Amino acid sequence: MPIRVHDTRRRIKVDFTTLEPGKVSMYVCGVTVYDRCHLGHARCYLAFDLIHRWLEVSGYDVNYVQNFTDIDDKIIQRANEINGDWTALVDQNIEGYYEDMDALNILRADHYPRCTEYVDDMIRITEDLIEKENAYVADDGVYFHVDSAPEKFGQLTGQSIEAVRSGAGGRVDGTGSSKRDHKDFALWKAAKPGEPTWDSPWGPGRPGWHIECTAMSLDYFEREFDIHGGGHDLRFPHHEAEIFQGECHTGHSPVVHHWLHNGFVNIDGEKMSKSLGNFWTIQEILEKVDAMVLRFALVNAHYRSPIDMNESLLNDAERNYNRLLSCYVAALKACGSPDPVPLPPADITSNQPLVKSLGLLEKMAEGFAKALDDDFNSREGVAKVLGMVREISRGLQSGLDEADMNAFAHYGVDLLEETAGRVLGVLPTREIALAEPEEDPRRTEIADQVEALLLRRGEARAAKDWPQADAIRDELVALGVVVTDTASGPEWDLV
RNA sequence: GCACGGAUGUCGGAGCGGUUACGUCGGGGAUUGCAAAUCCUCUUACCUGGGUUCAAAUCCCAGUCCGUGCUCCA
Repeated sequence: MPIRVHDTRRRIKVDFTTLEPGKVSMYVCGVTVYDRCHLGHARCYLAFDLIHRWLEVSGYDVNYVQNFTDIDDKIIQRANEINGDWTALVDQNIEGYYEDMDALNILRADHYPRCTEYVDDMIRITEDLIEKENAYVADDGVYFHVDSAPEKFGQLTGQSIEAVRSGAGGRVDGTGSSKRDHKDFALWKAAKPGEPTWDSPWGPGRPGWHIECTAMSLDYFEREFDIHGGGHDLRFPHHEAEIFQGECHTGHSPVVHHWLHNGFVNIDGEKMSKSLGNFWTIQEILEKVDAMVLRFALVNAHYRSPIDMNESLLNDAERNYNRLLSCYVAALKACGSPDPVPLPPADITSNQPLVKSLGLLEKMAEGFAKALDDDFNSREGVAKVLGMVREISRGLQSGLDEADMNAFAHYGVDLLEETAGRVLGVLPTREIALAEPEEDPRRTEIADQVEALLLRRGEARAAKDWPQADAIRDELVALGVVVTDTASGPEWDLV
């Protein structure tokens, strides 16, 4: 079955095709590195990480390019607020970007070009656009003339030129810009005092934002490529500007074969923004929430839907993630010998519990693949994984004989690693999953005391002296210890 | 105003022509002295009005309400 993707330009799901069989060229707009990444960035790069992973698992060799915008008004402004050293600011935030993305288990792209390394290309493309009469030189820079290719307008947002003219009419005056028409956008900005500049045929200045992505994507992929991704907000004007630039420059249409856009993150029903004060950086949120739980929460939504981040969503995610994790750990521990006996053939209609269970699991695995094939529906994928978790947990408790249990556990581990691990990226490594929790000094400190209390509680329980047993448990609670009675005796942990 | 997307059980949120989404909440049960954890199970919902169909939450038409974009933004 082919992979289906929702293409913003065509506004429908289409069969995913590639220019070259078995290979995918993918460009995703990266961050402007004037600050640390926020939750919205996490959502975006996680969405494309998932797409990246699923395409690879489906047998494609993905060439994934994601840029850093390392020169921009905000960077200059932020640098001026500190000490004016914009290169240091940029380097520091790029480092922070990798740190945040690594924490979220986001696989690295193949290439991370920086805009400032491509200024020559941007100048070359701008010259070409001037030559082709799609762009013109004005007092304060070079502009793309949108009316030179009106048929390309509104391809991602469906808006007509007339509508935008009337809608935005009042807002473009008084900017001091010398562009001919308010729809036109800057390809090159003439230098302003105190700003970093590059030399160009139009004097010193710096590139416009839109031309950066065109220059970098075309450098890697020449004249056309398979996937262009980014946040929903980039459709207009940024991505439409790229269509103008790329298609006029290459004379080729389309340059981008599939436009993919991820949905936004809202906080408690409101748009996340600095002015509303509900703005979370990844660093901040990871102080409160485990990175894997955050990843689980984000992956438990379709990449195109808006997501409302709130406490209950995170609580749900934490609960479900823990369920997945304890099932995985239980299955790992049940894997005795490394060479499991062969399992009976799966059959969902069988009366034999093991055979039927394998049938159910097989069906869920198929459903998982089907969900991901259908526009990377990771939410449906998570639902299938949770179904597997239930079935595997049940199987592990079903009293199979040792050989079957071992084989079933291996099967379960493989299944979870393939789906929750390799595709969704929400499973820790085996080593980490099985590692004993690090000895908390607090735990060691009170261990003897707790053991003594547990011994007394055990005696009380044996004597069926429940009030006494509960009183001792209350004492333990006061110490910050929670007790869980299991078949093999009580276990305790710090709250 | 224009454009794009939504409207599903207590709630969050899949599905998008016939089949259990999943989770949360609530009810019952197994296990447990009780609790926790785990497992089983029940409640069976699809904005309004028309239409197409043997069959519609799912397709078509009309309407209502909501979100987002049109300005730097993932």
